[in-house]
This record gives sequence, C-alpha cells and structure tokens, in this order.
Amino acid sequence: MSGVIELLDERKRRILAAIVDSYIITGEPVGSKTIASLPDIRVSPATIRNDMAMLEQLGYLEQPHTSAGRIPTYAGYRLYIDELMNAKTLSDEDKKMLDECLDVDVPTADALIESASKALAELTHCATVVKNVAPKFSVITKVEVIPTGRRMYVLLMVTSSGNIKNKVCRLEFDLTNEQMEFFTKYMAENLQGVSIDQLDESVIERLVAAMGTYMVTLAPLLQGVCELAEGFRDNEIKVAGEKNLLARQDLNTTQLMRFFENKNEVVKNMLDDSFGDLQVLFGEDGGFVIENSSVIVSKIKKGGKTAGSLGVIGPMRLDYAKIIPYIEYLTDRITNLISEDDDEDDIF
Amino acid sequence: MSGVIELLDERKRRILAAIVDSYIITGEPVGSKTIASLPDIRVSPATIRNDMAMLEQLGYLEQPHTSAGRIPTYAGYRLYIDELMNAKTLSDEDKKMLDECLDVDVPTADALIESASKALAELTHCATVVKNVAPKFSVITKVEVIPTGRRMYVLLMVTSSGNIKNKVCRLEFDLTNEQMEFFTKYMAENLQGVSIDQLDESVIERLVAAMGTYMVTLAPLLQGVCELAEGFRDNEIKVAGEKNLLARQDLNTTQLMRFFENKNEVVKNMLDDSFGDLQVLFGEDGGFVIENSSVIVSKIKKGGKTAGSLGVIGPMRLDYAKIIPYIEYLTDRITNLISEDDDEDDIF
DNA sequence: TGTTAGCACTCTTTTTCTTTGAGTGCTAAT
DNA sequence: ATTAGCACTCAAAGAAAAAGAGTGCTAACA
Repeated sequence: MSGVIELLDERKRRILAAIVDSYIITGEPVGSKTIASLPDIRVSPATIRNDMAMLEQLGYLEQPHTSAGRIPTYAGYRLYIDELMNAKTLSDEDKKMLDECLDVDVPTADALIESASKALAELTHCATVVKNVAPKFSVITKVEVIPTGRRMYVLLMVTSSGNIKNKVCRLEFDLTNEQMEFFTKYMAENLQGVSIDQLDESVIERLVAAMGTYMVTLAPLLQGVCELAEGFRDNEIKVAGEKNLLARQDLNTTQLMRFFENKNEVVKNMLDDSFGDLQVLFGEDGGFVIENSSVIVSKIKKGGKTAGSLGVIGPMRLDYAKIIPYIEYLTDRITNLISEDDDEDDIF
Repeated sequence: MSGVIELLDERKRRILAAIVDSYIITGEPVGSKTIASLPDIRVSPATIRNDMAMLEQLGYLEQPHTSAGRIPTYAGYRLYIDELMNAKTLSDEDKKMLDECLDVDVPTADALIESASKALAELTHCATVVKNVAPKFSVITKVEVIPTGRRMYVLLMVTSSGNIKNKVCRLEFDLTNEQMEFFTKYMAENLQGVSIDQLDESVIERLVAAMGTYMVTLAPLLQGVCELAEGFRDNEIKVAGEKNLLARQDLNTTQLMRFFENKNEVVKNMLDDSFGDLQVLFGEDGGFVIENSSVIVSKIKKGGKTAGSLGVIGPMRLDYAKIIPYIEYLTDRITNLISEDDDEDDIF
C-alpha cells in the first residue's frame, strides 16, 4: 500500500477515533482544541482542523452548524466500530463478574439467556433483548390434562428444552376417566416429538378429524393445546430494562413509547436482519423506529446453528468498546453452556 | 340551616365546581372571565372574583401567582369529588361497552379482574392496579409432581380459585415411583385445604421434619412447593398501563420511574390505606411517591368481605365524573360475577 | 346589601435586541 | 507539511422592552 496516497492516514484515523470517543462520553460536538489537548495527539489545533475538514469531506463527520465542533456520521460510527476503537479486553475481574450474572442453576436454556439479558440491562443501563432458543429447537415431550374442579381442567405442555406452560380449560362436560386416558395417549402418539414451530391450527384440525366423532368432546382441549404452542412461540422474544431507555434523554420519548407498543414485531425484524455473529445495527439498518438509537446483537449457537440472540438496545452514543466484549463473552459462555449440557446431561 | 350565614352558598359551589371542571380539562389556572362566560353562570366577572377570593380564603383555591387565575387545592378537589361534581350516569351504551371489556370466558376470578384492569387502563389512558382475590380466599386443592426428563420434575400447584403455577425442579437423583406416589399422597394429606396465605417456610420445615429421614430426598420438592405459594402471593398486585402515565406530562418522569421500580410495595400500602368502598386518594393520603397524582380505588367483595380492589392511578387532573362511575360499575359487576358463580357453579 | 363597571397594578410570558464565546476556515509564515 | 494569527459565523445566554392575562379595590348602581 505504501506509495499510494492514503486518504485516511494513521493520524486522521486517530483523530476520528478520538472524536468519536469524546462524543460518546460527552454528547457534545467535539472541537479541534479538545482533540489537540489529548496526550497522544501531538499536532496543533490548526492541523487537526485541516484533518477534520478532510474527514468531513469523506463523510465521517458532520457539523451541526458552522461554529460548532464535529460529530460522527453513521459512516463515522461504522468505521469506528469496525476498525478504529480498541475494544477493551476483559479483565479476569470482568469475566468473573459476568460469570456471576449467568444464573447457571436455572432449569432451562431460555431462563439462562434471560438471566444474561437482565444482567446486561442492569450493567449497560440500556434495554436488552433476547430471542429465545425454545421454539426452534424444542419439541413437545409431554401433554397432560389434569382435572382440578368441576368441568375444570389444566392442560400442561412440556417441551424438550424443559419449558412448561399450562392453561386452564373450562369444558361443557366432565370428562370420563376413559376420555382422559384416551386424550393422554392420543397426545403422546401424535404430538410427542413434534416441533413447537410446526404445531398450528392445521395440525390440530387434522387431529380432531382423525379422532372421530366419538371423542369430539375433546376438541376444546385440542384447541387449548394449540394455544399453548402459540404461547411458546409468542414468548420467543423478550425485552428487558426498557425503563432504562426512558432515562437517556437523547432518545425521543414518543418514539420510545411507539417502540414499546410493538416491540415484538420490531425486534423480530431487527434480529432477522442481522447476519454476522455479532453485529451493530443503526441508522437505516434495522427498519428502526427509534431515531438515534443503536443495537448490538450477538448470536447464540447450538450445534453450529443459530439458536437465539442476545442484544443491547441503546442510544448511538454507546460505550461500544466496553459493551461489545461484554456481549461477546456472554453469548460465548451461553453457547458453551447449552452445547455442553447437550452432550453430557441433556438438560437444555 | 336556612337563616344561618352560609359560607358556601349555592353560587360559590357552582363556581368552584366550574373552576375544577375547567382546570381538569385545560390544566391552566382559571380566571373569572372564563367562568363568567359559562351559560349557567349569570353573574359578572367582578362578582365571580369576589367569590373566588372567598373560596381562596376558605382554602379551596389557590393562585400560582398574583396575575394568574385560580387552581384547586387538595381541599378543593376533595369537596369537588365528594359533593360538587355531577357524576355522569352511565348510558346503556357505556354499560354495554364496559360489559364487553370484562372477559367472562376467563377461567379464574383473578383473570376476570385483570381483564377489567387492562380495559380500564386503555379507556382512561392511565395506569390501573388490581389487588387479586386469590391469596386471601383460595386454598390449595392439588399439588402434583410430574417427571419431564432425567432428574427433571415439574411441580404443579392448583388452588381453589382455579389459579395454577408450575415450577421446574432439577433434583440430584431420579425419583422412584414409590417416592413420587408418597409425595403426591403426602401433599394431598397435608396441604389440601391449606390457605395460600399460610403456607410459608415454617410449615414446610414442619412437613420435612415429619416426613422422616427416609424421604429426605424429597425436601427440595417441598422447597419448590413453598416457592410456588410465594409466587401466588407475589402475584397479588398487578399494575397495568404504566406506560400511559409517561405520556401525561404533568407527572414527573423521575418520580414515575421510582414508582415503577417498587410499585408493588407502594401500591400495597396505598390499597391498605383505603377504607371506603370507593375512595379517591391524593396529596398526603397514600404515603404517595408521585407528586400531583391521584388514585381511585374501589373494592371488590365476595361473600360480604373485601376480596380485592381495582384502581386507577393518574394525575390529579382526572375526569373523575366519568372514571368513578366506570370503576363503580366494573367492580359491582365483578363482585356479582364472582359471588354468583360461587353459588351455582363453584368456579371462581 | 349584593352586584358590577372601571381602572390601576402585578407579574408572567413573549418578543426583540445585544452580547458572548466557542469554533471554524483561510492566509501567510515557518 | 505544519502552525500561528485573525476575521468571520452562529448558537446560546442575557438584558430589556412590550404584551397580556388576571387581579383587587373603589365607587356607583339596583
């Protein structure tokens, strides 16, 4: 490369990095003087001004108005995140702290991930989002019906990932023992091993039809089974720490509210749009609702396949250098934990 | 009474009512001219000014500053709510609408009340709060343990009010059939009919002790049972529509956040402080965290006893005349529904 | 005696104008 | 290539002026 005119020489890169660093901390446009006063920058403000003008021409910086300092553009942030920032390597203390955040005593993979999500929200003062492992990987292991009162029954569904949901059904008639036994057996035969993702109305309809008129009283229960599966799917995405975002005054409250209203939709799209193992989305990226916000998502793997994701939602001005290693470490850890268990103990 | 000098004659009362009405709508201090222009006030601004001065002396009104109109004091609101406002009587349409809000198909009393709470939040653009019936009135009807994987068991607890909770327990060892049968029987003998309110650590300790060393492996399950009961108790209070409050700019966001953080505590105290069947709390009343807010609570009865409550939390400037009838109607309706069912169908 | 028009007065709000100061871009010197 | 120097720009802060909403009081009136 040497010999070629470098539009972005080392010094300009350093200056850009310094500007983004400073802006992330203060939220104020950064002037040439501020940068010049930094210890590892050894040129005068005038020189920095020239470089800044160049960086602006290249589209990495912009000026809110003539007499203000510079702030990073989307492209500036992008370059910063991809190449310029020096991601802090985690100290042993950090790692220990993060390890403690993970509640490994928890019975399901989803609960594990959620514990990470909550801890991360606390740690970053941002909202966090998880896409749970369950629906993709788990199949039905058990469907039971338990009588709990006159015409009242509890449907219980257990999945291979250890998740459980129940639902109360009020029927028109009491079930005979014969009917209950039939139902349990029928469920075991027809639904055991079926993926949560696949269980929808059409499957149920088929089952009801196959059941024959004799057991038609059981149809409402089957409907309930379907709703339980839906419940598992709906639970796929969970947001934690939304309240944290309200405190950040660089995010528009109205837009935040709109985001909260239909977060499931939005987040789903967002996660689908991410492709790298770890990715930072902002600006035009995620079909995004909140101006001036940024999302860091990292994927959780299981058996080589993407099984879920963990992410932080916050303002553009995030401490990427700190948070990215956090997320990376947590998702790595989770990925290991749920794969490990897969072999030896078959719990998650 | 006639003959006695009335400090608060009919006209003054009308004027006070009009001021509160106006202030509730606009949020602006109300001047004499505004009141004078109302059709049913047929005196001049000067007269109204005199009355307003009087009302201020009596403590019902105050002036933010000399050249502003008047706003109601707490005492002013109190008088307005207790005596002055004319609570709208519900039209048949209103009643129909409210009836539709109640999801009567729901299997438990708590779910019924929660449906009302959510609807009310929507309707009033405020937060709503419910204190559930369950813990006070329900006893344990069933405790089951269901194996779902290696060393994995689901504990299921059903209460007489139809509520259900489950919990996954990971044990150190697999249970034998004998152990499971013993556990189920032991639970049936010792916990059936026990009130949720009573089931705490001490009961569990007693049961563990009585169980003898032979079955000591089951102790973790008993612990789980205790946690389930706790879960029921924690669920006692639910807040809905908190987000609505953020949109109301007359409530301080910081205080709102603090309220959200420990809403359970706060709300509990608040509800305990209320004594009437329907009550409006504000100012010094509820040991309250949010300045300038007001709470309307109404009790839900069952068999003559207070069984729960339904309330609206919002700014002082609430449309009491509309909302109070709403709440009254809903709690009446719920009270009827859960008593009715008590007799004929034993569901709630 | 209760009501009301009139008016001076008060105090916030809004508007306008001025000042300040951070930061730039350009030029010329190093 | 870098930098000191300087004129210039523009938002933000401050000061001053004007506007306006509303009051309390007095005196007149029914």
